Amino acid sequence: MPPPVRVLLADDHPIVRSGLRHELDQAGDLLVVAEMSRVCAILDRVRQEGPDVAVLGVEFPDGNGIEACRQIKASCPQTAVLIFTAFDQDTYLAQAWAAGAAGYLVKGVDLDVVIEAIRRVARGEQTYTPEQLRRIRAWQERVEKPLQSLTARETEVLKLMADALTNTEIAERLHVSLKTVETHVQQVRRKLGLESRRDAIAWASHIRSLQP
Amino acid sequence: MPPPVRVLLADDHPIVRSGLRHELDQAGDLLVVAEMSRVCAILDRVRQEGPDVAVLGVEFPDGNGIEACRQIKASCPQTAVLIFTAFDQDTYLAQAWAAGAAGYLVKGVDLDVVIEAIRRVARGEQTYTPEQLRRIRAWQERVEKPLQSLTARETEVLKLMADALTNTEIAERLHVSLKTVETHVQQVRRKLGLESRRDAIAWASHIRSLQP
DNA sequence: CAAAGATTAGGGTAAAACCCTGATGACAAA
DNA sequence: TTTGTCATCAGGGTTTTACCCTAATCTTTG
Repeated sequence: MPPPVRVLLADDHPIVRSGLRHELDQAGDLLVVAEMSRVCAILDRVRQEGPDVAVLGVEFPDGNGIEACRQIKASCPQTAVLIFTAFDQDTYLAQAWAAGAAGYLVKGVDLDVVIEAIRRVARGEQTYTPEQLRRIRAWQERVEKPLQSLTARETEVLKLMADALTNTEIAERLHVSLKTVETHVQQVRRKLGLESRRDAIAWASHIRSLQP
Repeated sequence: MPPPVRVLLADDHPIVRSGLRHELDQAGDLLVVAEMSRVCAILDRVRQEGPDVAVLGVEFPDGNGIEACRQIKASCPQTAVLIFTAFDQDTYLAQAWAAGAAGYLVKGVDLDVVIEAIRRVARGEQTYTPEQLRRIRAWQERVEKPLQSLTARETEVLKLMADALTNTEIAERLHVSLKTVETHVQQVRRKLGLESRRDAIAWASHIRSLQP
């Protein structure tokens, strides 16, 4: 009998941890070696336990599981990370991929899919579906590239636009003239290929990477 | 030994159903009599099984658990409904209360709280915390009352404003003149006590009851 | 029928967004 | 050093949008 796959679980919902714990127990070849409800504890425990797989949620009260994934891959690359979340959003999916996660599972999937995904990432495989890979590529093309084409100042202005500030208010906030802000706004619209300020706001508002 | 509390579970995440099933099994006095992943099946099963308690999520792919609660209370009032959701939002909390739910639990709470809440609602008690009741009253005062003061047309216009349409576009959509729309917008702002169109949009956007 | 309120609309002003051009300064390649 | 590129800044002028007022219909209800 091969040694069991050592798994770390992190989710802010006790009921999800309970479900995962029971299902992993029942699988036989999977062993839960650590369990936590907050991101701040994840990195330390990964270093302590050196699990084969870390199953992480995304939105925690005290932080973000994808950021935790990035840290894990930086300091314990031998631990595979599987993102397991309720949020089926391209932003998170693409970010998880970029952070080195071996897979991204939505909580709506069946439990045998979760179990099998843990086994696969423990073997060093990835579990992204072709559809997910397509979505990641499309996101990079449609959002990340255009976003990188913006200058620091333009991104700053776009964030303030997304907060529904007028150009006048943005100008006050940044201590520059109204005309300057108008120029930045026009540049943002041009670079993103958007017709109106309104479209720019809509574009920005579903880009979670802009929020912080 | 008293007869067990008969419980129906509905949640779109298999992992949550699994966790609840195991925890209820372990409690001893709680019996899961039905389990489902979609709202459309809830009402039929409640009628069939006549459970003591229905534990419902809120956002399902095919509908809304709070709406299901309303239907249950209309046709099987003896079944207590406990909302169990990840969304800790005043809109949902107040809607659940209005729909006759006996309690509103956020998924972040400890499992013993969930178990005890099921026992309590089975005995006919409510599980709203004083803080939750305060939030419900504040919501009614701050949102529901002002919203009810709007006419049908004004609510319609507010929805379109929240979709970031300009007054001109709203006028086209409703086949009325720009001037008419401007009047409605002004009325909305007056009734809600808001300074600007922008504030009205912000007000509307976090009112989930306006979205559909 | 009379009063109240909902829906419609127009006139006029202020503000915001949007188009163009252009100056300055930093930095890197020729 | 010079020259080209680009980020940042800014103004002139136009169009669009929002906002203020008043007021005519139409519906509903006491």
